[in-house]
Amino acid sequence: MSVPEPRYASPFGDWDGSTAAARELQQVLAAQVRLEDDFGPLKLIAGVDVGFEEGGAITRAAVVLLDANTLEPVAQSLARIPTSMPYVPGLLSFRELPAVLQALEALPQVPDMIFSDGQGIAHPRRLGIAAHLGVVTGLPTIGVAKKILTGRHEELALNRGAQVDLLDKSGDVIGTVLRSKDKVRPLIVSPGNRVSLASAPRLVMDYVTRYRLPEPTRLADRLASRRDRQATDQPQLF
DNA sequence: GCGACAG
DNA sequence: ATCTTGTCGC
Repeated sequence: MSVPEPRYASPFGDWDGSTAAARELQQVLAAQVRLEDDFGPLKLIAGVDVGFEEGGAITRAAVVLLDANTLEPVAQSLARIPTSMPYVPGLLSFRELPAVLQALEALPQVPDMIFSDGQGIAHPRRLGIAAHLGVVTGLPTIGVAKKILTGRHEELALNRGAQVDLLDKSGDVIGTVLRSKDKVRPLIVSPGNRVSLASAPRLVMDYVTRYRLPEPTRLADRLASRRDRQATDQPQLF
């Protein structure tokens, strides 16, 4: 029997556990983010999200693999591990990535692109969870958040597809505020890795159907949330 | 010093 | 994120 080979690198290197070191590591990793489109035809895409159980003691990561053309789920996996860090704004990836990577490892295939709940580069140090995930996996990633962490923007039209740039204090574009449906609260979309600022919102709209969230994130959200009691611990194939 | 603050 | 039922509006 062969030993299962880890598909992805360790997310924190030799991090000592301090929040100060976490912020320094973010700056190092942010320098490795690539914002040029660098992906082939998308056949398999993935959505990831994280939820909590036992009052927060258990971190529960969900990953759903879908056929990029039919948007039908192809496989899914769930990882439950003890929560190791509290929620600290700006340090979300240190709390959630270990479980996310474990769930990704359990998948039967490697996705061509990952859509993650949370920010990509629209982050104080340009390393939201989607960007961090992109750097450690080497895969193309996009952050799809429901709220702004940092940045400002102009008013946004109410129609589906309306979008405006999200700017940091210096005026640099760090993401897109995107209305995925008429009159719903906009999504905050930003590249994680190997995707450009302009392409990210287009790719998200490619996978939006009748809901506010694009299918990859929506399905992962449903699986990670505690309302899904059918969730199995073993990876599922469809 | 004060306000903001993904999930 | 999570605790939680019904209800208002498109």
